[in-house]
Amino acid sequence: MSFPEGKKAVRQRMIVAELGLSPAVRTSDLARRLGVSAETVRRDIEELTQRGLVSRTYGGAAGRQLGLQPEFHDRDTLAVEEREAIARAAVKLVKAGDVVMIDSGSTTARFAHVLAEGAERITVITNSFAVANALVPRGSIRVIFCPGDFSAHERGVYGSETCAFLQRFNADLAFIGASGLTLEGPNDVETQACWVKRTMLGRAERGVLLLDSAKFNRRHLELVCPMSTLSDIVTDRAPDGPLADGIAANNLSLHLATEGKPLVPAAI
Amino acid sequence: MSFPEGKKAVRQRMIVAELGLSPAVRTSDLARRLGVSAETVRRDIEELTQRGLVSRTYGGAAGRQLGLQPEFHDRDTLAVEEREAIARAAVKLVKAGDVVMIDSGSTTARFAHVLAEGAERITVITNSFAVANALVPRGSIRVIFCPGDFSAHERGVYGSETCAFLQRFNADLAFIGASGLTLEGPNDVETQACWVKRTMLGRAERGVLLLDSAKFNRRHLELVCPMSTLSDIVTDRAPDGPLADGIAANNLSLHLATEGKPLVPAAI
DNA sequence: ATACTTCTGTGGGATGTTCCAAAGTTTTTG
DNA sequence: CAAAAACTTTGGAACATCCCACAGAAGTAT
Repeated sequence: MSFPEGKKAVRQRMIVAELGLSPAVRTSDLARRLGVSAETVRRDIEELTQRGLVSRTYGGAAGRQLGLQPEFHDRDTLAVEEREAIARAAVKLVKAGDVVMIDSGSTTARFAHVLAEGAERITVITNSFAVANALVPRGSIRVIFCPGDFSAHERGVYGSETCAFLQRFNADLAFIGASGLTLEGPNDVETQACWVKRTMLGRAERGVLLLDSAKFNRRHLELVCPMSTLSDIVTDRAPDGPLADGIAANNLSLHLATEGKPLVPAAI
Repeated sequence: MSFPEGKKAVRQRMIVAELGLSPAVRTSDLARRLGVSAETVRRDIEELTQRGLVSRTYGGAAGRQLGLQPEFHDRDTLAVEEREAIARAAVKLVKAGDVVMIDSGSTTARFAHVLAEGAERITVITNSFAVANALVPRGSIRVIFCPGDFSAHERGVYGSETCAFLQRFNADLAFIGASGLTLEGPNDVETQACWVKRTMLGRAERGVLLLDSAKFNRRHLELVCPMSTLSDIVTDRAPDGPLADGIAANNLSLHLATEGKPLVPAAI
């Protein structure tokens, strides 16, 4: 819907899905089952390997460790460093016993992964498979998963079921991602995803935006919420110009990943 | 250190250790690095595969997927062929436009994967990550995911949220798996999982049990439901003795994977 | 409609893997 | 010590996979 999906994308998704069931697949098997030539499958596997989704083997492909693999539609796999740093900074906002809502997205998934290592006795409410999977290791974390229409796009659930479910809960913190951040506020490409973000922000005491600096001043389809709805922003580099002013004007705490301390403390 | 460990054991331990680092290894590489012939490595891999520690591939071995129970997985890996056949037979029960509920489990996940290839305009309601992921590829399938407490163990959601959600829907078919099948009915080891199965069966016109013949006459912690609650069983080999009588007595349709046709058609 | 890009199937030579059986090696056992 | 058992190597035939370049197909833009 949001963008056209060619036959290639479907095929590659099937390959990844297959690897979710068995630890390794064979090129010849895939070729037969997908109705394409072995050479095409080989090219697909090669491409998926480049993106880090699978690992090429002689005769086929093997799956990567679950939770560590990037999302299917990961645009910028290059920002891993930044995201890791952002995640580590964001975890400091969570204290024992908190109830946190976590949105879907590459950055928030990374955040969840870091959270799994350090947090104690927290409850996480999420709509993202990647987030839930990342939190698996720890027994002291309770994960409540939302209902909804499953979307291949972000490997999570969306829609009115999701929002209605979220409405029933109260959280201390909501961690959301975004495709861009302008003076008006965070924005995203997907309408369904925006609604989930809005709902989470509405049910949490503090709304925390996680995004890397490459997304500053990027404008996308839909505005998630006005800047004033947020309470914190965690990023890797301080914005400048009007964006910085906008953040300051709305009394948002700005947390920099490199420092780990807010540059602009929450006012009052 | 001074343990009487044969060279073979050390070698095999090394292979498993190596797979902890990279998702797949190559027979020829291992042979060179371990200073033995390729044939020996092949035998080692074969043996480790039998024990369920690794998974043999063409040209080497791949590591096992994390998140699946080791004890369970052992038996299941041997039944890959059977499960594939069962899945293909079970898909024939679904017609265009159907609403189906799918339980979590290895067999049902495989079923979902096959379903993704063939089915048109169907709606799937599930509580399993593996099932949802397997269905991703096709755009003409709507996947509704249940809410609930996320369980790392089965990679799915369970609990009262899950069951309450399921109660709201009506389905044409419910596909469930089980750990065992006795004269009384299907049974399973996990109480939470049993409740989900029961709820699904209660909301569907037809209840279909998917399980391989190795699970015949195996008794586990909890009975899911009496035999009479089911309407179909899909398996790879016809049961015999009292179990066969019990199935016939309750007028269940028995579908055999090898044939693809029911041996005992639904009576009346 | 044409030109362009991207994707996919085909063929053949090179290379790699599997399987099998027999012979050689090491370890265990009586 | 010698026989037996377990393990490993070797060699060759059969078979799969890989890679490459090229041509046909599908889709997109001009």
